[in-house]
Amino acid sequence: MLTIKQIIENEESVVRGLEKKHFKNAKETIKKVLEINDKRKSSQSQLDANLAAQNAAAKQVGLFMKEGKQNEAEATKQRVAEIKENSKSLQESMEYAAEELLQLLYTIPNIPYDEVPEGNFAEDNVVEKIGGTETSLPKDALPHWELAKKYDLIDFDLGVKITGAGFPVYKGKGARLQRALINFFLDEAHHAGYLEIMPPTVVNAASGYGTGQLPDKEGQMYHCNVDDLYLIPTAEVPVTNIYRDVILDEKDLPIKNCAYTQCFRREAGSYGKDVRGLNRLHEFSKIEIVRIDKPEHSKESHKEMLAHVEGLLQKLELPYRILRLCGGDMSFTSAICFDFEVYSEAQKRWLEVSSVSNFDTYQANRLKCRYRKADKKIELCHTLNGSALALPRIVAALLENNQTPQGIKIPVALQSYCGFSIID
RNA sequence: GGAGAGGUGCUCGAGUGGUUGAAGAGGCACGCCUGGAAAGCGUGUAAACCUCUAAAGGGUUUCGCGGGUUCGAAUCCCGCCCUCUCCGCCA
Repeated sequence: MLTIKQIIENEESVVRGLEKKHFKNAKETIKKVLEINDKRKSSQSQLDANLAAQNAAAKQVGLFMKEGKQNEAEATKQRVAEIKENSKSLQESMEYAAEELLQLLYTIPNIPYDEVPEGNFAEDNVVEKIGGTETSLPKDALPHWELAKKYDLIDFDLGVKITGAGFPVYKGKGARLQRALINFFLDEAHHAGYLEIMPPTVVNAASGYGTGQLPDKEGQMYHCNVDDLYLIPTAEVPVTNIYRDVILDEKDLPIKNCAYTQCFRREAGSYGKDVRGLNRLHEFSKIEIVRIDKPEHSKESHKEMLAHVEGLLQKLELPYRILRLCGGDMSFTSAICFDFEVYSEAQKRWLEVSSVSNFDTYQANRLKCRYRKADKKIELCHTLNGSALALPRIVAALLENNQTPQGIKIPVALQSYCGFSIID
C-alpha cells in the first residue's frame, strides 16, 4: 500500500497517478485518507499524554507506599483510576481511526511511474518491441489442443475426470517437456545469479496481505477452509514474504531469488477461447524471479529482468513482443509493468507468457521490508518480480509454431533437457 | 492426536509485581593504544508511532500473539500460535 508520508508529501501527484490508473474518486479518497490520518494523529497525541500522566501517577503510588504515606497513595490510586477511564475511550477512538485508515489504504492501488502510458484498456498498451523467430505455417496448421491429442501429450479430459476443467494431465513427451522447461528456466535463472528457492505452495493470510493478493483478489485464490490457508497463485507470494518484517543490509541488495512452483488460480469469470486448451488453467507451472532492491537501483534491476526474460524467448526461438502496459491495464500493485507475449501461429493470436513488474515501495510497505543504509537510516525497499517463465502458453506456442509434417521440432536449447529433438 | 518443557534485544542469557527498554556475556561499530595486528581499555549498539525540529530532545507502545487481574505486569490468570522432548499415527 501507499505510505502516508508519500500521500502527504505528494498529494497532487498521487491523485494524478491514481487517475492515470483509472481509480475512481481518487481526489475524494485521498482527501479522506488525510482526514482520517489527522484524526488518528490527534487522538494518539491525546492518548499518549494521558498515558504519560497515568504512568507517572502509578509510579508515584509506589513511592508513597515506600515512604509509608498510605493516605497519599490511596488518593493517587483514585486519580489513576479516573485517568485510566479516559485513556480507554481515547484508545478506542485512536484504534478505530487507525483501522479505518488501514482499510482505506488497502483499497488504493499503486501509482504508476511517469513512463507508464495513459490508457484504460489492453488496446492502449504500447508495443515496445517485436522480436524472435517468425514462423509460417500451412493453412491446415493445428491448434495446440489438437496437437496435444494427436501426439498424446496432454489429456484434458482425464484432468476433468480426476479434478475438473483446467487441470490437464501431461503424459509421455508432454510430461517430459514440462520437466525440461522447468529445469531449463531454473538453470537460466541460476546462471543469471538468482538464488533458487523451493517455497511452500500454501500460505497463510498474512502472506496474502503482504504481497497484496488479499484483500484485493480474495476470490481468485483457492482457500483451505479448515486450516485457513491459501494455495499460491504465484511463487511471488511465498518468496517475497520471506522478506516480510525483515530489515536487510544495504550491501546485500539487490536480493535475487528464483523459484519454480505450481500455481493455482480460480480464474472465476473466464470463458470461451481464452480458456481453450492451455490458454488458461487452474493449475500450472511457473518459474518466478523476484528481486528486492534499493530504490535508486530498482529501475536498473527491472531492465535486467526484462533482458533475462527476452533472452529466454530468444533461446526458445519463439516470436514475441514486449508491451508497456498502460495505466488502466496494470495490476493493482505495480508501478510499472511490461508484458511478454508469444505469437501463436495456429491460433493467430498473442499469448501472454510473462509480466515483469516493479512495485516500488508498495509491496514493501505492506511487507515491512526495509533496509539499513550505510548512514544507519532505515528505508523501504523496492520489490520486483516477473515470470521467467510460465509454462502453459510457452508449450502452446512451441507445439503450434514448430509443427511439421514429420512432427513437432524441439528448439535446440531444450533438446538436451528433453532428451529428444522431435515429438512424433 | 496425547503428555511434558519452553518462547526475553543481533545472539546467548538473568529477571522476588514498583525508574527493567530490560542485568550479564558474546557479537558488531567507533575511538584510544600499536609500525601494523591481536590483546587490553573506553564509548555506542531495537523498531514503530506522536510531538518538536536545523539538530537535539520529549512522549507512547512493543519481553511469541490476544485478552484479563492490579494504582502498577516480562513477572500473576485465561485463550491462541509456535518450538523442543516423549508417546501414538504416517509419506
